Amino acid sequence: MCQYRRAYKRHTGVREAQGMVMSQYEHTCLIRGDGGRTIRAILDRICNKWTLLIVATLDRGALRFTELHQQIPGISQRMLTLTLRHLERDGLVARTAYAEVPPRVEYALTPTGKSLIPPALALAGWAIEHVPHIEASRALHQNRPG
Amino acid sequence: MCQYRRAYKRHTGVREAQGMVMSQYEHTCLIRGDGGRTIRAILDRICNKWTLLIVATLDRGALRFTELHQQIPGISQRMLTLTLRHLERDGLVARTAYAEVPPRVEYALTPTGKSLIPPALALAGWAIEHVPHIEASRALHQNRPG
DNA sequence: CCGCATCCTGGAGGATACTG
DNA sequence: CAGTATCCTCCAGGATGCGG
Repeated sequence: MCQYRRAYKRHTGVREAQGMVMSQYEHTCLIRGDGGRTIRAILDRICNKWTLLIVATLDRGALRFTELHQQIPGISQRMLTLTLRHLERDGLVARTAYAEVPPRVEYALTPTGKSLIPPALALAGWAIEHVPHIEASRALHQNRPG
Repeated sequence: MCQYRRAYKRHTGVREAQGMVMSQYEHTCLIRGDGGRTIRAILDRICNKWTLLIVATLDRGALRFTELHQQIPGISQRMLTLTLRHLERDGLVARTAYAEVPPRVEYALTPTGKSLIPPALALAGWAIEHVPHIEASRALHQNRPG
């Protein structure tokens, strides 16, 4: 984050010396930087149907495959497996297989995975505050299709 | 958010009177609540390819259609129009058409739209901090496909 | 300048059945 | 228990062309 802020300020060339707080204008560069590559990189990871749900569920502690399957209503085995594989590959979830009979596999968040929780909660908070208003607006616009 | 916190605490039945800070366990209920319907509602809105980019661009001030098109590299006219219509319907963006020749149309964020910026920045910050680590992990797992 | 209509493609994700 | 394999559907989103 800091590197990006510095890079941007170098680009614009001023203001650093004045000790100004970053303006909103500068802040949104975090989103718009690289033509959106940075924000897209994270959206690509979490914007599927299940990732955030799995991460939030694992935040309570390690869980086995079946426990996850039960605690996340509506997910198919296929998508649970797939999403867990992606999360594992990205280093957000650690998979531990115990050589037992019957087999036991536990999934747990890595520190990186845990670090995703706060921004996700920020988003969830925003949703809870504003989604009702959004759906009201949406309902209105259905009535006036022009 | 507060309603949901209260609702959850009512559900679990305790702790309110003890003045305890919400635990992480309780927090993630914001994400997992409704079997993920709440978080899904917002992901459905912002997790397309362009929404956040448009919102972040408009945060600097109202812009005309063509200006947006230029400032968001890679977006097609179709997707710009579509996404703007969605944002307008959801009450995140206000569209103002001036009856001039040639036509002039300006798009600006509504207060609701502006309120999306902070959580989006939280996410962007997370991305900038962790995406390098994620991509390193991803590269590793390519080498050991097992 | 601002956009809508149309056609087309890739990939996310569901359903179902099978396996070590 | 913890997956894999296969098939299928749906739609986001790109390309292109026309219209007020």
